[in-house]
Amino acid sequence: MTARLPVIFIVGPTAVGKSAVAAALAEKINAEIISCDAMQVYREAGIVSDKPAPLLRARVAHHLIDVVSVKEEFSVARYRALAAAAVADIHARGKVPLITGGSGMYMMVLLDGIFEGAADPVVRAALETEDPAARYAELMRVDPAAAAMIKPGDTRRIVRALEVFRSTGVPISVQQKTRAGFWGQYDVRVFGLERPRAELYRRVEARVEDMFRAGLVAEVRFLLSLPLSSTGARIIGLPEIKGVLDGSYDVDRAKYLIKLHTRHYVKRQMTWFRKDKRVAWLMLGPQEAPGVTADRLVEKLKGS
RNA sequence: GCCGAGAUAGCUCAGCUGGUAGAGCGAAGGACUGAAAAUCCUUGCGUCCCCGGUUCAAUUCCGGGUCUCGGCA
Repeated sequence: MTARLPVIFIVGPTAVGKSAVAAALAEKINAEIISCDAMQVYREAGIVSDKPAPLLRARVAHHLIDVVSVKEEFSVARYRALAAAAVADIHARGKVPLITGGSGMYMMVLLDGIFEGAADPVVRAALETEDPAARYAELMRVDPAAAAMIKPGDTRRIVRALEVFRSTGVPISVQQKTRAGFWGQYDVRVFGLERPRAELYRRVEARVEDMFRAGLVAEVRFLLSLPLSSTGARIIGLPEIKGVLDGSYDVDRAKYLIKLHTRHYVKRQMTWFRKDKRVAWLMLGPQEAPGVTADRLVEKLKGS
């Protein structure tokens, strides 16, 4: 019986301290890091996407950071293909893939796979101009199972479900049943890092302040000058600072909004990760050094 | 000091002519299969500033008090 190859995940909310812990762990177990982040893939986005510090990236190999331009559309499917290739590559070199990040859907797609139903921009664009009520009625007619799962107000998912049905003739709820990911294929361990909510929020606010000091406004001014893709334009910080640049409000207002939207994001991240029972949680101490956390993880890895 | 306005949910405020109150924001919880740092759903008993009066009944009317804001001094 051949042992399955290892794949380790470190997930958790923004600002919990994942990057430093992952780098410390990678050095202890001969691993390379694969980013699990929907925005750090964009090469022009530096400060806004809060990428791992240059020092960390010099110490440990990081994959799936800076892989596309903000001018390009990106997607989970594309992420999954790139990540799967990176995992195979790292294994081939005898090292351990350490997947680290806070994008819940990206994690899920790696663990459990995704169904084969490519996006169809033409069908999608057509759907977006249609009447919302008629759209939902159509979904209830062609795919009642999906309609039961999707709220009438959730335009995004309704459009996607109909897009899949119209372009393939098969309901999305049927197609979604066929998928497979790393879970079962590799020896997967998933660790979640957490901190008390209040402490997490304080760290978020401090980090936003740091980002402004590091030149966030100038960077965003540059990004906004580019023909951004619809996905690249979603980074928290872009719309908020755009309001400053076009004179709608001042920098303090932008800071407030970025902090607020990041806190909301943290909350959604926690909702996502908490529901996945495969995640083994570690509560971090207020002053706990990354190396200490990494040692705790090494112990847990032995205990499997 | 005088005149005026106001004091209602963590914040900003709604509450026709009396029957113990509701929105937005925030906050908390949840969903999530090719846009996901996105998109969406759920949750509001709070001394209606205090004291007294009128009334079957007052957040709502009357009197007094306290505080806040604006104007005049």
